[in-house]
Amino acid sequence: MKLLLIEDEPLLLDEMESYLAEQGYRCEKATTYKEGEEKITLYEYDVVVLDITLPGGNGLTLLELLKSQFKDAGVLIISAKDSLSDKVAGLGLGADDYITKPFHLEELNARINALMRRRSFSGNNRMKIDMLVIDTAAQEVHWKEHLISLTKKEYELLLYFIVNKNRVVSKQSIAEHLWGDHYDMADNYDTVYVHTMNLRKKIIAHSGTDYIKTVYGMGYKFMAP
Amino acid sequence: MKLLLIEDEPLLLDEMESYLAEQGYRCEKATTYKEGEEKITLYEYDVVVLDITLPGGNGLTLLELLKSQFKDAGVLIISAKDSLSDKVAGLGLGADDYITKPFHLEELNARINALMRRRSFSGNNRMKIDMLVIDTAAQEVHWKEHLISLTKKEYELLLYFIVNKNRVVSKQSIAEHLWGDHYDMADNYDTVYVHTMNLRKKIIAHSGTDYIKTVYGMGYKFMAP
DNA sequence: GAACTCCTTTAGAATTTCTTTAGAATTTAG
DNA sequence: CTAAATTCTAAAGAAATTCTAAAGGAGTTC
Repeated sequence: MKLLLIEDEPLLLDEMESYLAEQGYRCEKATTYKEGEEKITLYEYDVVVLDITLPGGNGLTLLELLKSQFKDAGVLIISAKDSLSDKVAGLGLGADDYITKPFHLEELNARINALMRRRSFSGNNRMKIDMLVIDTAAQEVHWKEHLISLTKKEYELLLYFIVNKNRVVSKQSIAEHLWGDHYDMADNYDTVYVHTMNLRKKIIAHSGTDYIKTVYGMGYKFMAP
Repeated sequence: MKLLLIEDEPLLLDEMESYLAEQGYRCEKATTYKEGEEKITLYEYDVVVLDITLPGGNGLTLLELLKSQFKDAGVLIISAKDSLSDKVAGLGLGADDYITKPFHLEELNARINALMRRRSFSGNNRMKIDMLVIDTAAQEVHWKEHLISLTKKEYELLLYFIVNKNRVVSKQSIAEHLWGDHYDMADNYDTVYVHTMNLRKKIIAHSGTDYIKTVYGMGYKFMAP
């Protein structure tokens, strides 16, 4: 469960992150319009928590950008008490819920929970890539009629590959997405290699196809037709 | 089949309506106390879904009003998780069932179905999954002709599994659903494990089938054909 | 083709998650 | 109020996953 928090007050941002981390959410942070734009464009999140007043641009523009990219992250808007019009505009632009400042972290958490739950029920929990079918409700992966049983890390990894299909994914970004920002790059990337290889071998074993291509020196690429 | 949904959050209201419409229910909506009062007085419904916290008045007063008019609509109360006293009061005033926010639309649907069934056939309210028959009126579970006697927690757990059949259910969501938000995640999930295992063993003992599959690192999944 | 970096493979250690059991605490029923 | 049933806690052992480390293979650069 991955969140993106876009909020310019660093104190509030840190509080949100640490509280939500306790609740089991992995959070990434952005403090400016530009940074938010980057992360939204490059990565996938389950829920984006979006403050409307941001340095460098309006949060609503960011929301439009997100929707124009057909990302299906849930969006929770943070708005000031007085700017009702922003809220209305936000919901009009496809935000799923809003919360007004100041708020309790418990409420933020509750709303994110609700959003997660609502989203997982909203029908579109199947992805099909070639013969591979990923059922995100059952958390199962099939190749044709064959079940490919994956561990949690392998499953997350596959989802990340598929979201970035036909794009080169670096070891570093894999590490960041599966283990969070705090993954120590200096340590080693052996773990990434190992998990990638295990996933690769499982898929090959069931499908006879190697969807994952090694891009020497760059990372990996999930090949989709 | 005609429903009246009284709920002040427009987003939730719309979601409920569209989901229930898909399930074949005709819904009317009210977002304030006043609007609810009007519709209740003027028209007849099979089931009224009633949020307790409403702008302009208390939902419980609305429930009293309904009963004083000898309308025989079934009433399903929506209450916040923390206001247990509201729930109790509501049932005392003649509500038929309650559901706590936030909830799955599927669960809402299941409860409305149960209510409908109870009202029209008075006693024929059964869910059948494979050979398992759950009688929601008697709160009994049978496998073929065999009675599986469950404790309250086990019964609630089984219902939660069945509502989410073929979906992975995390320990966290089980905990939240059976004990509410105040369940301390940091503590331990042993209780969830234990109850799940007890339920599992009882079902296996009577049916010889293990419907509950552990999805390592993710949770459990109730397997239904 | 030598030296280097990067990737693959393997196997076992460390860790996490799950199962099982049993008894304590609490709730419910008589 | 007592007895019985249920629910919770704790802890030990089992199972599965994840990480680590190391050795060999493959690709790149000079």
